[in-house]
Order: sequence, then structure tokens, then C-alpha cells
Amino acid sequence: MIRLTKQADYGILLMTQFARAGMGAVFSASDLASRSGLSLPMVNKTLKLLSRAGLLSSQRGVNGGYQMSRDAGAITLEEVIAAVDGPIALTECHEHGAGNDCGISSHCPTRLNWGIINDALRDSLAGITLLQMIRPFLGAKSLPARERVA
Amino acid sequence: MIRLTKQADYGILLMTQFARAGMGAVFSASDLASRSGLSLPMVNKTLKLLSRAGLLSSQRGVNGGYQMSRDAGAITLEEVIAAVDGPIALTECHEHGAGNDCGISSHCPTRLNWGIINDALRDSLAGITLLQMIRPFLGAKSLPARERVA
DNA sequence: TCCATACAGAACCATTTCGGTTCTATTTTA
DNA sequence: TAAAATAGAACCGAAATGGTTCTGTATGGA
Repeated sequence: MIRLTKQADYGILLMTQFARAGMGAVFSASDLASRSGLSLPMVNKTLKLLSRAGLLSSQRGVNGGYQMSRDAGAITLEEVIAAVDGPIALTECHEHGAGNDCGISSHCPTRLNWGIINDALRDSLAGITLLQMIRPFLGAKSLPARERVA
Repeated sequence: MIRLTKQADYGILLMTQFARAGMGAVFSASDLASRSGLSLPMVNKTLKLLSRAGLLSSQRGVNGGYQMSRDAGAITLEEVIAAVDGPIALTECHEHGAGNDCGISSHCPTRLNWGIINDALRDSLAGITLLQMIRPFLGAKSLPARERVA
């Protein structure tokens, strides 16, 4: 099955905590561990990745912690997942540009289309912001119209 | 990263071989192995899954083999992937209905939305047929309008 | 009749990846 | 200067993945 890693799931869970607290709220790793029910080491590890990717900004030392570096409406699921799990790509063929020969590329007549498919999935996730995540789309049968966030 | 298993990739590769040969074409596993450049055992294993899922029908014995049980335009990527990899679900929470407690569900404020997100991705894949796979959408920047295939 | 072909199904194993922990450094402030 | 808090990397067991191999069953032709 197509699966998200647990850590990416944790990443989203953590980011939604920030989103719910609103822009400017600061949480330490241990704060979030108790809030989320996840283990401290795991929270630490995940926050570091989110921070490295620029989604959170960090402050060291006493009273330090993390906070969103952008508004919740400007952070997409695609970014959170990519921050934790790496680039979103269904097949290995398209992970890095060149030099990545899957060995059957000469037999692979559909290779050209994979890029398009990957983009379609990526766009699906890029169309969902943290803001949308924290307010359940009540009664919605499908996703609301996507506004691309540059 | 979000990743398709190699075997699912193989499944799609094999199905496109059938699609290109057109409805009614019969291939044996060894035929496909040499055509695709994949190992015979792997091709065997994958064809069995596709057959079990009803995408291919099989004929045993001498001159036997596999053929598409539906037209290429009526088989979607979603079906092929599900046949090989199992149901498409980003998170474990929604794989089976009940009795699947992730342990943090009480802390998981976004759980309700995962169903919607999973559906969005599934629809993306369900909107791409084998027929579309074998004729590259020349110059297309995005996917053509999706026609739901029941 | 009998044997080669070809699918069906399951078990099996090595390798990789994942989930999670631990350890050491660096920064900051009371 | 000591405690709080992030930064970074190494490490390890468990699970999933990728392949292979083996046994069984159906089919058709010599």
C-alpha cells in the first residue's frame, strides 16, 4: 500500500499543535511530548527535521523552543511530509534528476508519465494547509477548492 | 518520502504491456519476463496478484497465459496498485474500519481529515487509466480531466 | 498415456528501511 | 556556572521489502 511513515504522521500531528495555538506560540520539545502523547526522543527528532526545513524556527537555551515560521494557512501538508520523509515521489526513477537508472528504464514505456503522476499527488497534498487540517471540513464530501500557496 | 513498492511498479509495467498489445492478447509469464527485463520469479509473483484481483484472467497448461479481463480504458492505476500493494491508505488509522487504535487517537485532532486526504490521493490514481499510461499526454502540463470509471 | 508447459500457492531468506533510543555538543539565560 | 533547551549523529532491534525456491495442479500435444 502507499504509506506515509509514522514519523511524517507525527510531523503533521506536531505541526497542527502549533497551528492550533496560533502564530507566535512557542513550545519546547517536552511541552509537545506531553501534549501529543509521543515520546520525547521522537518529538525531538521530528522537530529538528521540521526546523531544518524552515517550517519551524528554533530558539536555544532556557525558555527556548520552537514556533511556526509562517502562518498555518501558508504551510501545506506537502511541505511537512517532505520535511520529514524527504521529497514526495512515488517511484525512485524521479527522485533525483539524472544518474538514477532503474535498470529497466529502457523497457519502461511509462516512465515519462510518472513525472505527471507524481505531480498530481504532490499537488493534492500541496493543496491542503495546516489551517484546513485544524478545522474539520464539516459535512464536506470532498476537498474544498485548492488555492495554490506559493 | 511517499513511495510505491517496486512490485507495484512492476505491476504497472506489466499491465501496460497488456494494454499496449490490446484486449485479448495473451502472454505467458516467461514472455513478459523477457519483454520487461524483469526476473521470471518476480513476474510470476506479480502476475498472480494481478490475476487474483481480477485484472487479468489466466489460462493454465500448454499455450496458457494471462490476458486483460477488461479494456485498458477501464483499468485504473488505483486498481493495479491496490492489487499488488494492498489498499491505498496514507496512514494506518484508516486501513480497516474499527479496532485499529493507533494509541494516540485521543490526541490526534486531525484524524477526521485523514479519510478525506486518503480519498483525494486515491481519486488521483483512480483517475488515471492504463490507456492514458500508454499514450503519453504530449505537452500536457497537468493531468487531463478525470472521468470516473465505475 | 505421459510428459512438457504454464499457472497457483506458499514458504523462505537476505537486505534494507523504519521506529525509536542514547550520547555528545552547543547555545542561552537565570 | 549550572540548568534548560536545541543540534547532530550514531546506534540497534524489529518489521517490511525484494527476491528466490519448492510443491502442487491443470492443460494440451506427441
